[in-house]
Amino acid sequence: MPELPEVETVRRGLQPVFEGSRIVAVEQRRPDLRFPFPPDFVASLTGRSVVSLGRRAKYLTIHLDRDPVLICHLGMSGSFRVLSESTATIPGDFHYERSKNEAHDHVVFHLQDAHGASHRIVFNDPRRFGFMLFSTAAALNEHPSLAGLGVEPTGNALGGALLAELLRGKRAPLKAALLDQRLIAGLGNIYVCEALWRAGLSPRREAGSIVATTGRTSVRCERLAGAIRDVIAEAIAAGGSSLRDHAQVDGSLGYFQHSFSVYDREGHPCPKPGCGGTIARIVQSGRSTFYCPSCQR
DNA sequence: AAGTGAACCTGAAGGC
DNA sequence: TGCCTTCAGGTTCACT
Repeated sequence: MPELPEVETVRRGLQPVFEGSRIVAVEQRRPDLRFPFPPDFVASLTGRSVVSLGRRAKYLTIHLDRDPVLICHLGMSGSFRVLSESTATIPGDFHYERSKNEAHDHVVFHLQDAHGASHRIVFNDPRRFGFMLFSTAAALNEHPSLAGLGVEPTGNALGGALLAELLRGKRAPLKAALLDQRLIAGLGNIYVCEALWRAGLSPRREAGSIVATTGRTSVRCERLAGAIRDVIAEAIAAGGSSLRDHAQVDGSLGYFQHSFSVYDREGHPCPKPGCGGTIARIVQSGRSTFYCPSCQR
């Protein structure tokens, strides 16, 4: 499910509930997800207070009043939802979103906030590609999951010059290079397809071919860097994309999926004014790519 | 060494 | 209805 905008949406949804709350209990309902839980998972979290929630690429980081830091990844189908006692009709009865299969509720955090109100945060993940691991605060950036991640596509860090540097000499298809988390961290299948369409660049093109050979910054790199920043910022503002099931933590849906130009739109007309092309689906490194063969060169 | 494909796992959707 | 195949927002590992 989740690329950077969805994970950021989750972070913003969980933040007001987690921050300043104490973890009074943790239910860990199975020994593993994609990886085994840390052996001291429950004991290390119980009784701790949550100081802040962070995000790096598609990883959520939960910072406590002392080590460890909890690193969470949602995989393809992971989601969090918040159940607050205050929204229940009966005290002690937590409002429960029953549309999801409870068999895949793998972790439940029981929280008490600064006002004494109780909350539960439930992690659900049918495919179990997600995971939760520990790090220390001091070595967080050297944790195997986070070390080696590339630049965030948010803010102004990613510009044409940096993108050119990252892609120079790369023989892989442009699509594959943009999915490489060591170069740009947080893009996934949807937003790569959308950014390439916005930039008018073919996903099949050799990545290094958009880098100017002379010293001048490539106009294609500038255009692509801008398209990436724009699509990510717009998607975050829209609360992410909700496909099959992905929801915000209160169960509501993001709405960026309504803004897709190419993703999952095979056979539809290209939305670029005057283009007249038809969106095609091809497979690159085992994954669907959607693009317009007419205006993406 | 960079690049490609399979593996991990479950559920939804479509064809017959 | 059921059975089969294909596909899904990601990462990692094994291979060329």
